Amino acid sequence: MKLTIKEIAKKANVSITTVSRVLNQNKEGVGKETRKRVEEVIKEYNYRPNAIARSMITKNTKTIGLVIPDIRNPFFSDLARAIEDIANKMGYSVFLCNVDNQLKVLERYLWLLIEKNVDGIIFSSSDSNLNDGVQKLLKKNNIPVMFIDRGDDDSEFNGVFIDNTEAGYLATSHLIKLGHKKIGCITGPKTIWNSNHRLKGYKLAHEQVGLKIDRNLVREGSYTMKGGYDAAKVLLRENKDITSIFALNDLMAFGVYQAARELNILIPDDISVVGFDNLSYNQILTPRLTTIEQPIKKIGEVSVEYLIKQIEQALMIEDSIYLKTKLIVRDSTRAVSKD
Amino acid sequence: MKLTIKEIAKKANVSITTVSRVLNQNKEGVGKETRKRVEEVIKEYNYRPNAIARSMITKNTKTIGLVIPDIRNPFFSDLARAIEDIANKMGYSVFLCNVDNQLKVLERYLWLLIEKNVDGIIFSSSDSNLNDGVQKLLKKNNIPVMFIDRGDDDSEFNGVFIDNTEAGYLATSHLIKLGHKKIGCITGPKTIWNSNHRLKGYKLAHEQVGLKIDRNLVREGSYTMKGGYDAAKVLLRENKDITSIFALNDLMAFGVYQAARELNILIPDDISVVGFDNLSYNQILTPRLTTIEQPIKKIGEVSVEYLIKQIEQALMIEDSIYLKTKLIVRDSTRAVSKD
DNA sequence: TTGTAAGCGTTATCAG
DNA sequence: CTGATAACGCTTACAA
Repeated sequence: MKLTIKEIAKKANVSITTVSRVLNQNKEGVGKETRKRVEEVIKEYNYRPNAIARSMITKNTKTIGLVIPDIRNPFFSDLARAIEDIANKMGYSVFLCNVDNQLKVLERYLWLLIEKNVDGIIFSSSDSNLNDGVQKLLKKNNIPVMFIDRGDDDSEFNGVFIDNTEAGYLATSHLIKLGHKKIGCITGPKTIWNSNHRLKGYKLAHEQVGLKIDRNLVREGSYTMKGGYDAAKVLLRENKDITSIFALNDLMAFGVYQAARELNILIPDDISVVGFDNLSYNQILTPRLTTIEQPIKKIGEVSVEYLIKQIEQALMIEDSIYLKTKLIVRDSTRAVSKD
Repeated sequence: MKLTIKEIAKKANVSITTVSRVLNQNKEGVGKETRKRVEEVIKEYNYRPNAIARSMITKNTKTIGLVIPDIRNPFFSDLARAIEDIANKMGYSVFLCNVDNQLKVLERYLWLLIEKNVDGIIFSSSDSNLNDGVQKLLKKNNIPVMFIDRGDDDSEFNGVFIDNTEAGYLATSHLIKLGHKKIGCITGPKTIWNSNHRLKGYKLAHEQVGLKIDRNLVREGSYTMKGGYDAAKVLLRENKDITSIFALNDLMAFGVYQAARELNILIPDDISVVGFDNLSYNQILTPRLTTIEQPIKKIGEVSVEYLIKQIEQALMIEDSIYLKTKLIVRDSTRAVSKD
C-alpha cells in the first residue's frame, strides 16, 4: 500500500542503507551518481519515510504534549498558537490536551502521552491539589517538562512564568494611587498558584500604604467570564462603598462589565476596573480596559525553546524564568471623586 | 531505561506473548492464575506498552490531525475543543496544526501528518486556491479526511458543514423585514467557500424582494476583527445612506462595533448590525449582537464520529452533512425609522 | 562508497 | 493455555 524504503531501494537498484543515507545525511557517504538516482526515485514516487519506524530506533518522536485547562480560554489559545508555531519551526508536532483542571482527565492524558512517547511536555494546569501525583509520574518516567503560567511553590520542575505577586501589586497600586480605598478583588480558584500570588500582590499594595483589607471585598471567581460576572454581582450588591474592582484575569473583567451594565453602574464613573492578561478581545470592550499585559507569545516561545534544549541536549534550566509584565492604563480606571 | 514487555515477561515468568495477551484481550486466552500474576507485575512496575511499537504492526496510530487556520480565532478554538474532547473519548489523540491559509505551511503540515502516520485528518482550511493540490495529496496517500466549516463546491471529499447560503439569506431577510434597504455586507476572503455562500444568501434575499444590490455596499473583510473594523470604516464613510451591516462572521462584527464607536455612530439607533457564528464573547458586546448561531460543538463531534467510522470501518459517508443554523435576534438590530 | 545484518518493542501466526 | 518466532520499516554498526 504505502511505499517503504525497501521498495525505493529496489527501484533505485541500491540497498536500503543507501536510501536511508540519502534520506538522512545531506553531505557525505553516498556517491554523486548514486545519490542522484536515489533522489530521483524518491521524488518520482513521492516517497516519505515512516516516522513511526524511525522513532523505534532513534528513540525520539519529535512530538511534544501541550497540557492546558481549556483551549477556549483565549489566554490559552494565544499560548497554544505561539507554542505550536515555534515547536513546528523546530521540527516538533504538538498534541493538544485539554484537561479542565480535572485530575482524572489529567492523569489519563499523561499516561497517553507517555505511551505515545512524546519527547517532552509543556504543562499548564498545575492545581496545587493535583500537582503531587503528577509530578511524581512525570519524574518517574523521566520525561522533560516545562511548566508555564501556572506553577507551584515547591515544584521540582522549572518553567517560565511571570512575577504574579509583582503584577498584582502593580495593578492594585495603580488603583490606590488614584485614591481608591475600597478595592474589590475577584480571584481565580483558590487552588491555582498564580491567582494566589496575584492576590498576595493585592494585599502587599494595601499593607504598604497602611490600608486595611476588607475580607468582604475579596471573592473567588473561577477565572471565567461567568465567574467574574457572578462575583461582581455579589461584590457590587454587598459593598455599597466599593469604588473599584481588580479582576485577576481579563475574562473575569469581562464579567464585571456585564454585571455593571445590568446594575446600571458606570465604568469608570461609578467604579474602576482593572484586569489581567491583556487579551486581544479587550479591544471590543467599552470603555477600554486597564489591565496587566502578559508576554504570552514570549512565554510560549521561551518554554518551547527550553524544553527542546532539555530534550536534545539534556540541558536543564537551573531555575524558572520570570518574564516581565506591564501595567497598561486605559479608560476603565479613574481617580476616585472626592466628595 | 524504560520498561519493555520483555522485562515484564521475565519478571512474571511467562513469555512476551502472554503479557501481550493480558495487555490486549480482556477475556480469554490466558489462564486465571497466569493472568493474575502478569497483572500484578504490570501494576507493580507501572508498565505501559509502547504505542509506537504497537503502531508498527497494527498500522494505526490512534492519532488524528486537526488542520485549521488559527486556533486564536474563537470559532476554531471552540471547534478544536469539541473535536479534541470527542476524539479523546474515542481513544484518539490530536495533532494541532495552524496553517493560516498559507499553502506552503499547509503542505508542510500535510506531509508531516502523513509521515507521522495519522489515521485521519480533520480539515478546515480549504481555500479554493489551494484545494486542488491538497486534495490530490490526500487522495494519493489514501488517508481519511473530513472537511469542516470550509468546503469546496466540487470536492471529492465529504464533510460536515452548515448551509451557508440559507444562513446568509436568513440574516439578510431579517434586516430586510425590518425595513432596511441599504444593507452593507462585510465578507471574508474571496477565496473562502463559506464566505461566498453567505454572500450568495445575502444576494438571494435581495433578489427575492426585488431589492437592487449596491456594489459599494459589499466589502471584503478577511474574517478578522481588524478586517471588520477597516471595512466598516470605509463602508460607513462612503455610504451615508447605509442603515445596516451584515458581517459574515462575529469577529468582523466586533470590528464594526469598534468602528461605529469611533465614528460616533450608534448601534442600533443609527445602524443595525448582524453577525455570524454566535461566539461566546458576544456576551460582552453592548448592545448584544444579533447573529447566526452555528452548532459548533456538534460540527466537531459529528466530524470526528464520521472520521473514525471511516477509519475503523472503512465506512465512507455518502454525502456531506449539513447542520442547522438559527438566527438569534438580540439588540443590535431594529426597524429602520421612517422619516 | 556501498551493503549485510542486527535490532527497536510490539502483535500475529502457528505450534505444542 | 502457552510460547517461539517472524514480521512491521526504519537506522546503525560493521564489513567488504
